[in-house]
Amino acid sequence: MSLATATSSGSSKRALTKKANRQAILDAASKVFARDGYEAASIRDIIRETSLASGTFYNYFKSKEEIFETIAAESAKRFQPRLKIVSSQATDLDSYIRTAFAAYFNFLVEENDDTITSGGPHRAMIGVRIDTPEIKTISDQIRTDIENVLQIAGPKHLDAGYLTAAAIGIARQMGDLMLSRRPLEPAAATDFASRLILSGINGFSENI
Amino acid sequence: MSLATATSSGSSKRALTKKANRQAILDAASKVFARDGYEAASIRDIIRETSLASGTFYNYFKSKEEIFETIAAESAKRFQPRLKIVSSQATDLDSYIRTAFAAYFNFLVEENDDTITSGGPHRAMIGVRIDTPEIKTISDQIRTDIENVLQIAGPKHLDAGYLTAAAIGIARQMGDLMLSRRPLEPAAATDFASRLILSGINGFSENI
DNA sequence: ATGAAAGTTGACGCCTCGTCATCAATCTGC
DNA sequence: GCAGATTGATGACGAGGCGTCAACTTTCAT
Repeated sequence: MSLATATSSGSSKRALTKKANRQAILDAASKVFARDGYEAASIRDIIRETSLASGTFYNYFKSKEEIFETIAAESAKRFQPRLKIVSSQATDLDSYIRTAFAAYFNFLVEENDDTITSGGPHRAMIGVRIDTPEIKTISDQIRTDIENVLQIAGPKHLDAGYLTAAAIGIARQMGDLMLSRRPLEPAAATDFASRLILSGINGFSENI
Repeated sequence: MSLATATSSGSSKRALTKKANRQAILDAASKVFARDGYEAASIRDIIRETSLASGTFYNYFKSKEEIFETIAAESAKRFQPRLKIVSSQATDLDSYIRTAFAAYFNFLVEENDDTITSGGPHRAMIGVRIDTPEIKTISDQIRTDIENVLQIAGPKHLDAGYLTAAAIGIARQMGDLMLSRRPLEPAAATDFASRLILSGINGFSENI
């Protein structure tokens, strides 16, 4: 077996079990976080959902925070390619904003509908807000995209940092609201958010 | 002593100590939350910052979550009168949006500058997001204000729920960013957010 | 002054935390 | 296909947080 294979994934019995255990712990964690909320969930609760011993958890993750961030990072990683497509295909500001919001709201619906359907009473009053490298990457990606697209098509003296923050804030808050409404209408949310932001940006070019 | 006096606040020795103890616990909690973050803080950490015994905490609050919500609710209660003033003084959409954002960003700066100045390295990666009745009240207040002001001056078919969510999302996300920049410039943030939202709303009236 | 009421205290049983010595399974070289 | 080496699972352990409660102290009302 080559060194490269050994370090990357490996297909020996040992490596297989390792991968399976890691995944079992991740699955259990997703389940428990969804059921009990981040705050109430304990590492013991998570490990109890598997057939492993408590100590084994620490072979894979060093804390509840770390496993949560891992889950969040994986979610972000699933989103990233979509944003990449948006970024590469968009020809102007309008199409970028519109498809980016669409990507996000549709992603939200897809990622959450099973949790929502099967999920319990969602008793967690205190939510979480994480800053994984992946999320930072996405945020940076959006800002860079916005900067690029603004240079081509937008008004000059416009704080790209604030604009990115505004767009992300709109997406987050409107996303929560959209998920709480029935039926789920990502298209309507996309339309609203896009028009708001696009008209908003245009307002800056009129009187500098 | 009348029944009314006894039930409301009272100025007996006992009632005084009670009030002082409650406040001491609240102060200690604010300190510990600011120093260690919500997650890392324990009830014992809080009570250790006072001269009281651990059991006493539970005479006043039933959990870490409850005392945190109490603190958040008090903060919201400090903000509410400002919003009330904004709401009563605003004559049109423009002035409402502008002064509301100004109120929020200035409030943020005032509430956070001592914490930021004296506060430690802010190690909490996972933030909190609470939904106290007071915060719900403020949110509802904003939506109602927006609905009212839209009825007078705005385009008709506009989802006030989404618009409120967008405004709050912008305020939250831009607020975080503003607090991370030096110097603190609530005025610049206010200007940016107001122009964005106002132009954004105007966009809806142009082509329904 | 005295009994009742309110409030404080800290020890208690239970639980989770992260660690670590021990053990079992797998791999490697022959 | 065996033996020694390695990897990783296990669960008991000490430390410490949780919420409770009987005992105690302070204040109140008469």
